[in-house]
Amino acid sequence: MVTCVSTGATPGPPAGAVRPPVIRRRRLEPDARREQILSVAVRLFGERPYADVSTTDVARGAGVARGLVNHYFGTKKELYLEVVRVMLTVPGVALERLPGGGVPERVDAIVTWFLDVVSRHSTSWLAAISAGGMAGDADVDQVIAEAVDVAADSILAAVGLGDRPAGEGLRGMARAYVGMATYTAREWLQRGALTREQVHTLLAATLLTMVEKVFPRAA
Amino acid sequence: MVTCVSTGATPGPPAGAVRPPVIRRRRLEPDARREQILSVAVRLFGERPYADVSTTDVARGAGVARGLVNHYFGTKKELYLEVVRVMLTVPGVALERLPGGGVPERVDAIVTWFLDVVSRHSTSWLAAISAGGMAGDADVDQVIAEAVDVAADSILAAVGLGDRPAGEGLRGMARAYVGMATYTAREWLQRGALTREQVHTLLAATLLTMVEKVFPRAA
DNA sequence: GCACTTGTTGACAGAGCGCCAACAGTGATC
DNA sequence: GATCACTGTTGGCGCTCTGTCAACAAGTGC
Repeated sequence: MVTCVSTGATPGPPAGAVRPPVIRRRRLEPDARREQILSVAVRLFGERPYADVSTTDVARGAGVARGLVNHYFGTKKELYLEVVRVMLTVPGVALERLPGGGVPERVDAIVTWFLDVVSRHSTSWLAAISAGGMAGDADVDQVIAEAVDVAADSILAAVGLGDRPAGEGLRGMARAYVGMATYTAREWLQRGALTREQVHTLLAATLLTMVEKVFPRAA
Repeated sequence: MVTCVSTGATPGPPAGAVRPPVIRRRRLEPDARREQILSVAVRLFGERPYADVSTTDVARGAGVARGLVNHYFGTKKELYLEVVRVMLTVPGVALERLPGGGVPERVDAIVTWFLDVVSRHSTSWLAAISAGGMAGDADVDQVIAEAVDVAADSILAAVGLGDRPAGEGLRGMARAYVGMATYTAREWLQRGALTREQVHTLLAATLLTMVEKVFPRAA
């Protein structure tokens, strides 16, 4: 049996030592403090996988006691869920105006929009979509699934299938396409195996095929 | 400062208590013991994500001291790497004979083979391919990437593009297709949003498009 | 200046992991 | 069959990390 006892060693500065610059604790509005901690967490979880980022790292980055992180976010996993939501929501700015023209033109437009958004937020978006080391966890999976749902609905809307409530088969296929789009983006942005032109060709041709030949059989 | 000291409390059975059935420790051949621990780990990591499986769980499942797990596999992560390798290799039985016929027939054959293999090992394969909670870790990612590489090469070979060494662009596109295939399989096996027929249609039509219209532009 | 609110801190207790010296099966040798 | 050496196996130590909580102190109102 192992028992842990506290020794009286006060961790303060040794007597006579040069007094360190007294960092007086500052009170912030709860929203401001929460936002500050969250931004640090977004940066760290974007750089390293989940297990390699400790709550101590986040607290130190924010210049704050570790307990405060738990005070605002509960557990480390809940903090990470917030981080993933932020990372996946920022790029989620809906494409403002649906492109006009025929199906091929609209397919081309949405692929261009997707590649623009992804390349602009590549690091954080890729870290989040690959779940930064927590894929398999039910809660994290659900947050990712919701983001994929949004993207899938955007695609269905852009190709002109979003007006009527899509059936489960149609949405499942759209989600599968989003999955391929993310994989393809990783081949481009992380691995460098594909050029943007190649990615564009692949995603546009595939989506066109799905719209014309596969989706009609999902009804 | 916190110091941990050991009390003299021997964790043995209380004096006079009913003597528990003496489980005499058994010596196994290193290979046998390693295999036994690994099989338990495969089962547990297939059921729960990485963080929810402790080395204590693995050791208990194998009826063994926890230290023995470290003795055979080093760290928990190395054990997990072995588990992922097993999960991804089992389904990797190469499709024995390349199908004949034209491109559409061969595409159909390889999609059928893929769906057969995946559905047979669905739980463990899906747990591994979604990285069971460690995606983002460099080592785990590499193991998964190798498995995806194998699958991508199999596909290129099956559609008749595997004879000459494929360029990086072609292989990147094939890997992206494998990514979509895994996503689609999850929609089918985990989420139940798609039927096998729908998955088959989607994957076959998409692959055919890629072979005929996209791959030629990757040279 | 004083009291009250509440943002903030530091320590505690528990769990999990890597490591290692000691223990004990198992087969070889006399 | 007794003894010995080899090595598979165990149990515990020290460390890190996490969640919780009582106490502290920075602002604010009176």
